[in-house]
Amino acid sequence: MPNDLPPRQDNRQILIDATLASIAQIGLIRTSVTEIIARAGLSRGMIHLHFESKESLLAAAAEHSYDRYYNRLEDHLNHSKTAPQFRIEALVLCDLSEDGLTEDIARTNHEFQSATRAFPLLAPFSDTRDARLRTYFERAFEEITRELEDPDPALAARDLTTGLVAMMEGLWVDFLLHPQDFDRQKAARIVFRMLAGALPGHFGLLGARHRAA
Amino acid sequence: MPNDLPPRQDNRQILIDATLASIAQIGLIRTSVTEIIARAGLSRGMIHLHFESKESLLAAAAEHSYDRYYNRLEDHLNHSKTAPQFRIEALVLCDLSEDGLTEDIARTNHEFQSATRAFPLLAPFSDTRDARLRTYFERAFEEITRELEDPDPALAARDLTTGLVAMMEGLWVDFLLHPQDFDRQKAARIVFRMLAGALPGHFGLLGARHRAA
DNA sequence: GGCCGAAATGGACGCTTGTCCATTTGTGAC
DNA sequence: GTCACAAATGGACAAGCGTCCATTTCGGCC
Repeated sequence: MPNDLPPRQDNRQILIDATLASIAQIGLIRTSVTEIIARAGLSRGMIHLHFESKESLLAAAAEHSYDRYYNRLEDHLNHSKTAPQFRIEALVLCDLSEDGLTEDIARTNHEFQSATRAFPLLAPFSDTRDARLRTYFERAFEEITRELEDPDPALAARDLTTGLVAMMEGLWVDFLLHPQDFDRQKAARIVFRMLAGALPGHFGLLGARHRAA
Repeated sequence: MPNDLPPRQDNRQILIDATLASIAQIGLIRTSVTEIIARAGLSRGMIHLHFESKESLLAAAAEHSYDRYYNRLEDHLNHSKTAPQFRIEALVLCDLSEDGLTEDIARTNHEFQSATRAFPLLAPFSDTRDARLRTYFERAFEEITRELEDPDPALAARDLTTGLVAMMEGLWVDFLLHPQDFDRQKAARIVFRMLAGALPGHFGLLGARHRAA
């Protein structure tokens, strides 16, 4: 009856968005099928029309979240300068930006991490900072450590990657638990303080440095 | 009272232990009252004899977990040397030790963080690395930065605390998501690498240093 | 041995859960 | 206009949920 056409595949995305909103606001435990379809404004049967089960809807929501994270990240990466320290800087700043880190994003990310045990289908998308992100960092760090007189540049690059990824993960948790106290600038300064300590030729307190030696 | 009495308080603890075991193994979402009493080997009514509700049992389990973390931590702290860098070292090593960081502990910690939204009673015990731990670190860092020619020693101490706590939190998540790949020694080395970069006079790659500079 | 009150039991309650399916609605082809 | 089929609906279902409470068990005291 309404002549504004109800597009077919759109309802799939509406369900995914409603699921993410519900998880962010009331948590995965309270996110029932009833809750999701109420938020989506659709009928109960829609979920099993577009998805095999509730779990597969959750997996699609996690995948959407995962893809959005990396799309944003790789977009920042492609617009950064090519020198390794600037690529690292771009990834860090994107990860802490107002677009990249919101309460909803931090919360859904954390919930999906927990839920992997109960919902195995989520596994491929529950670890936001997986090998894909680690590889970006590790390659960039290797380019830097190879030039230095480091006895084992590959090891140094791996350690720096693990430490940096852990710190970023921890800052997300910090933001999640104390969103009102969180300061993005301060968080970035803390990360660069650590990088400046490890690679003083390439990083300062404010971010990446042009080679100054 | 005889010390062998069929102890009122014992079944309370049995319920708490069963709850923690269930959360660690199958996740909070699948941890139902039926599941808990089956693991405890008790009857349904026991939960409401010892606790107001399921949520208050969860809160008691979170509190137990929280207390155990700090008991261990403060025990390590009391047995460490008093110089600030050694107190920091003791806290870090305890946090990453085989006793302090197990899969069960990491998982329950993570689940309680998520569950705060759905179960407000958990809030006081869901943030393991809260102001209490931060204060230990911040005081120690301040003792160090005050002696240095740092323009703002208090700020430096706060930044170092936030960065260190975030990194430890992130390492726990790393351990949780990839327990088979996790190496405690490597994790400690990564933390000390960062501390050595920031405070080279007090830390080396292997841990705290006696004042050498 | 008999009694009392606390400890413990487990069946039953009303609700909500995820899933299913018999219908209805809407669109494009002919 | 009519047909065919996909999209969408929402009521019904059994299973499982957290909670409650009438009943039974049991140790300590007279």
